[in-house]
Amino acid sequence: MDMEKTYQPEKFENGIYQKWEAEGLFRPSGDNSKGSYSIALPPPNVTGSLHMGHAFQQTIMDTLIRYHRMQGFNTLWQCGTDHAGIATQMVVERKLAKEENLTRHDLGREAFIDRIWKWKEQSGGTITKQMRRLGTSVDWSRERFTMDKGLSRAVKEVFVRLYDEDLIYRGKRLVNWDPKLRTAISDLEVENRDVKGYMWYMKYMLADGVKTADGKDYLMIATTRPETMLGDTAVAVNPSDERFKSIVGKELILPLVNRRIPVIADIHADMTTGTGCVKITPAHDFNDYAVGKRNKLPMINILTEDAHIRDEAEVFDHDGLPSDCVSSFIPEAYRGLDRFEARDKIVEDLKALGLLDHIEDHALSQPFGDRGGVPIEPMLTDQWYVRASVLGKPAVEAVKDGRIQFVPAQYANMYYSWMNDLQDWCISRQLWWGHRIPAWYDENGKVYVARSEEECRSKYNLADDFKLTRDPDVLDTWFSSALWTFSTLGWPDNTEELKTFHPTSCLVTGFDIIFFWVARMIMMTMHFMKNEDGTPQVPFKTVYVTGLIRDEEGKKMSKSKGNVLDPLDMIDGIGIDELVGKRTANMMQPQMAEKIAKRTRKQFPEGIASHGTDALRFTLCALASNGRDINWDMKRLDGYRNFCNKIWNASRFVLMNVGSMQLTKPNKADLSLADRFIMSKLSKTIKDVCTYIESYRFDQLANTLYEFIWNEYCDWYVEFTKAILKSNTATTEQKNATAYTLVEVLETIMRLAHPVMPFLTETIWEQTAPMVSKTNAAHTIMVAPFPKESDYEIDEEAETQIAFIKDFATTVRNLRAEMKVGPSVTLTPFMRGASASEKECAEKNFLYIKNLANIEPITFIEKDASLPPCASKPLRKAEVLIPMKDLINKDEEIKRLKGMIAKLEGNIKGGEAKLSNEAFVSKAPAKIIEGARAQLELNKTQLSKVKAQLEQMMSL
RNA sequence: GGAUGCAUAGCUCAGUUUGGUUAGAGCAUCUGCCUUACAAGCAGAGGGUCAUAGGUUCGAGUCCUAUUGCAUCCACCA
Repeated sequence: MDMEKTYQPEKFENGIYQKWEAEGLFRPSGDNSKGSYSIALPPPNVTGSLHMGHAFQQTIMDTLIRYHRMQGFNTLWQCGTDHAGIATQMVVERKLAKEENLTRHDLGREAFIDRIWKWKEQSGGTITKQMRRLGTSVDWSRERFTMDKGLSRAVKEVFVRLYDEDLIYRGKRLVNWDPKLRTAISDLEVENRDVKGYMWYMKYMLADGVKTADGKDYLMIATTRPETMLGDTAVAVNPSDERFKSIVGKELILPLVNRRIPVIADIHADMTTGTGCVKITPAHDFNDYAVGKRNKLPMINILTEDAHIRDEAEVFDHDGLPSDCVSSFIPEAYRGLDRFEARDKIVEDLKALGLLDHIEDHALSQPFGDRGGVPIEPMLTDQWYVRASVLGKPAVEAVKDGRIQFVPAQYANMYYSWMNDLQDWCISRQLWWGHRIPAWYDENGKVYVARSEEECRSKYNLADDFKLTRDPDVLDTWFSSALWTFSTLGWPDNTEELKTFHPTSCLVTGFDIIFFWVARMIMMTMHFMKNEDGTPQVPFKTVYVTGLIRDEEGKKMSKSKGNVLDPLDMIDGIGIDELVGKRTANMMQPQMAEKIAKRTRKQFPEGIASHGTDALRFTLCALASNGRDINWDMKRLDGYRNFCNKIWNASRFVLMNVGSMQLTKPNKADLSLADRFIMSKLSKTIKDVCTYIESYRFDQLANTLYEFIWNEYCDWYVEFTKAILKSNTATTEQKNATAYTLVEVLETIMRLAHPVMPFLTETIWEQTAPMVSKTNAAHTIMVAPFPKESDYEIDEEAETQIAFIKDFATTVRNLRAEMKVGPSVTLTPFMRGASASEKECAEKNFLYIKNLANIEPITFIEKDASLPPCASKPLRKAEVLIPMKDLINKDEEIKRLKGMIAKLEGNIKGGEAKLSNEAFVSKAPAKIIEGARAQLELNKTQLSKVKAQLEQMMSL
């Protein structure tokens, strides 16, 4: 058996994955006897690359999938990618601008979409390659893309059905408009940023010689957006505001435009805020829009699609119909100006007219488009909407009654709070890349909705030559993602896959897309997927919500901060120059590059070492506690890479020592105490592992594996076996039993750890499984049965005895260290006052102790027997003593004993206080009192021994 | 303004649901060891008034109240 001296994952990880994939092992088994288990992978952006969040979530999903697959469930991990409308279109537009100096409009719609498809072909493989490197066992044969044929069919079907049920409608409304991308976006895609701005105070003169109650001939208006005044159609005051009661219904002259606008009374105006007078611009502000509706005000749109001032305003009545009820005039000076240029010019002109009273600094949170990164503009446009409030009701119920469970549970609150106040969802986007809306218009603008133009004509009885024009807009990306769990399984056909794998078992995703995706998936799925009894079917039974992975300082990882860690770099390693290159390439703000380079070189002077996939996955699991954000810690990764190395070397030990033996299944009688001990511990570990996976405690799972493998198997059991395998007294059968157990437990550990660490475990399993006849037809651990608690016997007696042996060895080592005696010096220990069972155990298992502590046989003496000066330490109710000879420093020993006495006395004092407390003795449960008494007694016994020891030492 | 989460060793975090003997892990630190699986290792050690103040209880890191600090989400911002 030839194994490298250190763990070198790069030598085997790739080959193993290729083998698994080639042999079709990721596909469902088709055996439904134990039920099915399925996960739909949240589809990553098709042209994206794998980041830490993906690695984290996919590790968790893969752990769940591999676990259930080994448990014998018919397991499907459905994968695919998302067309990511805005994101992808932007990438290609940027590329086009950079490389060919062209805009999408230069190319035209068809040619541009063609370019995106080409880009998808070219770069779409990046993330799927990276996923393979991570070991994700998705069923690649079922890979889907949100724009492929089947999914497009599902999208059209859903759209048409919802329209026919009046759950989708089209209407002119105020929407969040991104002037850079020139599209509407949903509320969710708006992020509010705190910015420093100004409050401008300006005077609107009263018309017809009217004066306010305090004799002024103007109203003072405060605004943060002076340029919108061009579209003002009223000024509002609060109906109960005494200051302005007399002028309600009177008119003002809108400055610069010289249009007359009314003073209206509306509760929107807050007497305590600003000046008490609010300008009302229904076409450019959400509150004003509502005020306009209430007061039947006209709406004046002054902006173009890219937020420049129009040459002539668009005027609509309060129902949004084109109207000429007020003038559409815009002063020439502002026409064609960008909205911020217009602002400056308007302020300047107002000032010149003496209408600008003053300016104040003002902190405000301003809405920005999360993709385009420019301030969004409320705009009056025609858009398509989903009546989310209707679809939302059953979706709330499903979580309330537990059909869908959030893990951790508190995310359900976040879900409710949003769901209970659902606004209609704007689903149309003025983009080119996406699912085109299946709606057609005739020349009068009448709308027809159908799956195709052909169906449209037959559905609405339209002649073949009746002119129809298709809606140019596409659907929000999240519209197609919302159908993901069922559209990928073949819906609208009632396929076998749907029957077998839907609802899916679990969704693993980040909290940041609960609203974008999770909530909408629940709404859509429950509307379209029904159980046999007609009740709505949920998309998944559990939502496991992960936190965000942040950098070591707790900052979000982002390209612009230059603190992004690529999971692949941690797997394969990367040189410092290459890392700096990656972090500083294509910066939006090139001036940051130098700073980032400097910081990166400081943090990673030698670049990043390779750690292997398994170490990365194990680290991700270990850090995955309870949905909290994770501050990434390179040190943890190093530690778990060392853990992989530990497993590797333990395996090396096993194979070197027993690899050439012909092992046979041992008789129970030939098993050693250590064998029985490790199998008992293993049984308990298996139970814990299952519990933790099923309760989504991947951190506990990792800790349990780490603790058992390193502390029990390697530190103790392997050491015990050395004593037996090298022993002259053990029989061949006994040696076989221990050798067999050594291999069998290792083989089981591999299966136990496989869901988290697929590659290392496969490698070692392939070599160990045949030795204990555990191999299978496919020769892979992937489909080996997951260990069961009942595979091994609990043996409390063995555990108790081993615990004593460990204690004894530890005590001796402790004394050895305190006496500063090197491990090569053989010690001659005494044990004073041992119980009969302790004596028997120590004598019977002396071989183990000798091997662990390097000692001569133990001399047992009576409780009160005296000895020449010794270093000593209490062990339970007895004590272990080692003759000092010249090995020990008397003063040091006295100091140590005094320390022990102080500690014991403290414990005794506490214990006595507790037990003399009447209330405690009368009210605490018997078990607790019992425990306290026993502890007190033990402390007293030990104290007396240590005191005697001190006395002897002092008398020297 | 509304809501949630967090605060435990030098660092990163478990433990709090269900209160119970001396509060754990990894990394870092200190001491001694290259002991034929592993120096990416072995053996041993030090390090915590569990954010603060009250309360409930025989007993509080754990339950309750308040305060402080940090973070996040939602809403609003003339």
